Amino acid sequence: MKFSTRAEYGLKAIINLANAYPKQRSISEIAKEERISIKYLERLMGEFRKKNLVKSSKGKAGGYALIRKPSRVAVGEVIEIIEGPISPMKCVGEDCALRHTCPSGRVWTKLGEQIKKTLYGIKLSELINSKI
Amino acid sequence: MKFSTRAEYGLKAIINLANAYPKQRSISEIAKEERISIKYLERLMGEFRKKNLVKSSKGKAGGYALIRKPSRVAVGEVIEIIEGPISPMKCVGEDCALRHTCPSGRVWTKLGEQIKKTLYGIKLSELINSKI
DNA sequence: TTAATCCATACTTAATTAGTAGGAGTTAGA
DNA sequence: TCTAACTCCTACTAATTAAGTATGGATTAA
Repeated sequence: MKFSTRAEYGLKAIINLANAYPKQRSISEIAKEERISIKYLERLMGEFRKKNLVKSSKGKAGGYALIRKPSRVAVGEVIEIIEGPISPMKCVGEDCALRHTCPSGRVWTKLGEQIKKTLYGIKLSELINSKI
Repeated sequence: MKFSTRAEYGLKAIINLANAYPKQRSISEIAKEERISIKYLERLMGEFRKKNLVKSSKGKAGGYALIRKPSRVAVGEVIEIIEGPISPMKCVGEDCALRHTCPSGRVWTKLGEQIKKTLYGIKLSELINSKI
């Protein structure tokens, strides 16, 4: 069971922005500091922008900034933007109308809830230097 | 973030054995009931056997049985046999001597602990019909 | 006008997961 | 003692997903 490295890179980039909040930073700055390829990071930031987690300004002095205060952004949000909804198992087999009868299903449901609880319990402010 | 379907199949097979405990069942019985390919299941059971979660008897009336009581087997054990150690992120980048400084690392560490806590908190006895 | 940036999409490569194949070894029961 | 029903072993293939790259257009501060 692993999260993708996309999630890791995305989280790092967002933490980087959280440290600059409310200022903006360019992709090349973030990419350099976090050692992510510029092109790869561009795509990740595009997803964050579409989900209104960051705002961008175009043109020469452009860049990205976090929209909300770091204390108002949960790690869970960041992860779900990158990885899609958190649910640790895609039901195997055909019709999962058996879902509530299915013993292993109970495990995945419970686990999914715990993971969400954990990830939504951590705010970006806890991961940066100055707490805002 | 997903567990593999291997984990799902493996768990289903073990739950099946837990329901039969302390009796044994053949692979073909389990495979039929849980709708898993016999050959695939053979390999999964091999891993469980090597880790002393189940015992096998060879020959015509052979099969597999759970070694411990269902109430003494945690779901976490089953999962870790199939998927390896639970840790939600393989540290990205070169030298992770930065580990304790790394803000995102803190997330994965905490999350890993929670996942383990959850999965080791669920016993097979909670997933079967008669509690043994 | 130009250089630095964001933005969009298509493509390629690498890695992992899922599933299959074939056969050797074992044993209860006819 | 023969055979059918099993476990056991290892290599292989196919499918899917993740990771990373390439190309170029649109926008805008200086």
